[in-house]
Amino acid sequence: MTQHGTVARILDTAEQLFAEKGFAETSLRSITSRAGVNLAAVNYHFGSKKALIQAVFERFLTPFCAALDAAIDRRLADTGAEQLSLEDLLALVARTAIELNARDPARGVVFMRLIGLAYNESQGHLRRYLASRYGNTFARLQRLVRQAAPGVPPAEMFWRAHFALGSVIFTLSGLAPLMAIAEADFGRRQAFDDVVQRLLPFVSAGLRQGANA
Amino acid sequence: MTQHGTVARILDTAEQLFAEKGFAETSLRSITSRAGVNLAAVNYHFGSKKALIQAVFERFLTPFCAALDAAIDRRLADTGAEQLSLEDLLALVARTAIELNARDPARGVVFMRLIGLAYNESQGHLRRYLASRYGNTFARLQRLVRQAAPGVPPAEMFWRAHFALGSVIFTLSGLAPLMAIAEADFGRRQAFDDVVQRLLPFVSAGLRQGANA
DNA sequence: TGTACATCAGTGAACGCGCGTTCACTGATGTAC
DNA sequence: TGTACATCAGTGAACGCGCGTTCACTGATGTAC
Repeated sequence: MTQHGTVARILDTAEQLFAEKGFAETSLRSITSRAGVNLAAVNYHFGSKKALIQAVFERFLTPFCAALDAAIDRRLADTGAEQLSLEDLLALVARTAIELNARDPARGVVFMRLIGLAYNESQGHLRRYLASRYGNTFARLQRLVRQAAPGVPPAEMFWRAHFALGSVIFTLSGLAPLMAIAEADFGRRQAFDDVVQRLLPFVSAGLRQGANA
Repeated sequence: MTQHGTVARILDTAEQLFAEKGFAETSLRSITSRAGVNLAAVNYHFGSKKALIQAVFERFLTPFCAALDAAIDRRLADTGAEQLSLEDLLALVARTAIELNARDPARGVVFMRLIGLAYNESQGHLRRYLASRYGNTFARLQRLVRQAAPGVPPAEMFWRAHFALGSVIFTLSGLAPLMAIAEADFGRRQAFDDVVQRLLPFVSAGLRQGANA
């Protein structure tokens, strides 16, 4: 939420509101009024609401994918191997997301919610756009995950990866209410890191059952 | 999709369209025109769009929860024990959903998608309504799951249960596109049962890691 | 240095549209006497 | 058996509203000569 130009203020506010209420339920008027910006500025700068949604994703994902690719390259060079362990991979993804948004630690969670919404989007415009724009990085990650669990057949791994994705997206995208329930039930406030520390073993246990690596 | 009265036709169509496009993106006009019913009939029979949404959930969940409670009672009586294994519980839930909709096997998946949407709903009206209406059955299930994994502390189990729920809801709620991708990548059409057969071990592995039962 | 013009970020008001909801009404069926 | 009335499912048309988008316009800054 740095306080620069109109474009950045629109993107900041849109990211926040889209994550809170979804794309269809967030009006351009609510974005521009909260951002302190003229209604017509969205169409002036972005062309349409759909293009604004894409721009929100692009602003996050372009640096993220670049940083992730670089981090994977570095790690591969460091170890001198051609593949990485499952833990390494998960840790690289998590660390990249955290380091890239060091000034705003909650942004990663906000973005997970956006990705969850994109997945559930009815028409699939956004899914197709993201697949064409960031498919390469995603395919590379998928290949490395497959290599990291050589005992598991590719088709099986495909499904397990989506099961895992489901856990992560579902949990992080609805984190606020879940934390509230947990606090009410167990009397102790959970830190974000606690949840991640529980989530990662859950996911790896599921991913690697039956694998020999 | 039985062809009885106006009320049932509205509910059938609404269930289908809500699952396809979400609540906000589905207009009453699209429901009533596809159902071959007058626009005003929705407000006449249900009072409002929000009440229609609740009615869709109620028509599915009321019989489901009753059947599930009965199935659990029966199973507890059969075994003479006070608790059930994790496999037993998951199987009871799955079998109840399948048996209750034997005439329309896809309905369980449709409904999983609706539950996924309800979870992601921004305002939380629907979540609160479902919690108050079906909270008892859900709490009982939660208690039994906790007893089925005695080595895992309650707070830990709370989180794992939601991770598992995430896998299931995310996968089943976006099943159609996932199956299409899987077919394109691996050249083989997956049956619904295949996916469930992969999903259950994934979930149990994550749920019971570290448990001594 | 001064003038004319082009570019560009931003604005205010209006546009048409699809939405959920409302309302006066119809026509069929049931009930009282 | 016949008549008056009540109930109820369903209808057609309109209501006001909030939406995304458009458009003519402003005012500041840069550029050419």
